[in-house]
Amino acid sequence: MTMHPLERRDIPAATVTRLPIYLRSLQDLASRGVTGVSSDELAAAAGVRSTQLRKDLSHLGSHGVRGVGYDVGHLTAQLAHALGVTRIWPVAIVGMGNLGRALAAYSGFATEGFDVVAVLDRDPTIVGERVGELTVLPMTALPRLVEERGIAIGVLATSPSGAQEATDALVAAGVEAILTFAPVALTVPPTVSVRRVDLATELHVLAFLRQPDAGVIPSSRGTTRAGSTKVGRAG
Amino acid sequence: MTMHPLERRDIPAATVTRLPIYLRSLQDLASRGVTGVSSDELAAAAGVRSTQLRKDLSHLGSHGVRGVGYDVGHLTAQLAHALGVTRIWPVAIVGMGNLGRALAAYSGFATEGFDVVAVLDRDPTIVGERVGELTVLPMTALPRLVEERGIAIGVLATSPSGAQEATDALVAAGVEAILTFAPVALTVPPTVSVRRVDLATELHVLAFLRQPDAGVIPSSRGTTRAGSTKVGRAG
DNA sequence: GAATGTGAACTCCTTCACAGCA
DNA sequence: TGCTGTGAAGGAGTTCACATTC
Repeated sequence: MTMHPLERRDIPAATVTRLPIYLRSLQDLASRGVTGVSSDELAAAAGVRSTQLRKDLSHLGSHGVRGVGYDVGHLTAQLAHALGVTRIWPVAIVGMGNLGRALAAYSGFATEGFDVVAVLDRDPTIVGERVGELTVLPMTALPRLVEERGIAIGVLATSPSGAQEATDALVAAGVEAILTFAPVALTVPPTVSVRRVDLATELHVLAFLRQPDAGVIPSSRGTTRAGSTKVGRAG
Repeated sequence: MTMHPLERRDIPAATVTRLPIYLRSLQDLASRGVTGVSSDELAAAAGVRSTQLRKDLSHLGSHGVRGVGYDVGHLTAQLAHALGVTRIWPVAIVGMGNLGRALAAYSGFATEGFDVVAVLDRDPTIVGERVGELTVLPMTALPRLVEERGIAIGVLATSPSGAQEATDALVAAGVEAILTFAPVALTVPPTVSVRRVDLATELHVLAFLRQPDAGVIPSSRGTTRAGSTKVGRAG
């Protein structure tokens, strides 16, 4: 899965993953009537250091005023433009189990510039069911959806065993960006972008951090390493 | 949210986030009757390069046989031990909206060594409702749950505006590991670990990658950078 | 004076190249 | 010979220090 390359036009991958957070923080500020903000303030809201924020923004060009700070409206527009959220992106969700239904109902997508325009499942007993305002479609509907609705992003909420099949269907239909929740490696052509959200892995990492004594691993060589004991946190 | 420190006992943070994937791949192999595996094969199954896999495993000690490969059973045990999944971790989910309910029903947690033993919500009209085999509890039940059920991990599926309040309640009750789906920065004591899953951010990144021309950012200086055009993919 | 923008140092991670062993 | 384990090299990302500009 590897946090593979992801760069475009000189914006580092790590920066790209933070831009949405800045954008959201700015929108939040704007909704509270704030019109100007310093890198210190915005960084605090986003949960990063101000030098990180400034370095990130520097990849988009210079949009602040020295001695003053950033104009909330202007910076918002710049970030939205950089991320390509000046338009609404139609999204299809494949797999209408518990997770798929929750995602279909998740209001967060709508407010962030994404519109779930279709939900699909390969199971004929589920096809035709109502999910919110949508009707579950069969997988055969994909090519047409891509063509007519301009779907460019597919969300995969299938079982692990069905993930590759669903991926192949998405790719065959012309979808080139996939967000998957299935904890398996997907094989895709190099032109297709995949991002994976792995819930169990996140819990595993937390469990690892909470382990009091995980430290001592029985090594065939009998070595025991002490190790730094920093513990993760998030601002 | 910064991929903040996370190391313990000399296992790099980046490695820790991959160990669960290896573990799952191994379990999958075992279920198919495979007893031995090479780093090439396991790496392919996990979607990483074999040198990466071997370097990662080297942090746990030497458990392979040169010229042969790894014993699936033995390596599985080592990984499970390193990650601390030799026990079942009780988990509480806070926030019983769509997402919270889906997570409560998500079978993935159970198969990975986690057990959702309680679901909570601050809304009195939801408290008492049935969610699967559980009854929604009020937030006041938290301290007791931590004490009696040994809950060490909390999952936050609240609205963004309710996230900090829920976090404070979890922390006050003694929970020191939080997985949050709310797209806001959380303030926690340094002893508390937080991991965030941000669905909208993942879509934003995909949208960014799919943008044909995002490149040209109107800069006040009029500079335009060409930029490398590598595109992310995941194996 | 105050806060941005950025080269340089530093730290962390990945990949390479190959030594070491069955 | 085949595959693991690892030092060294190479990249990427973060932090520092400070020049720059309003």
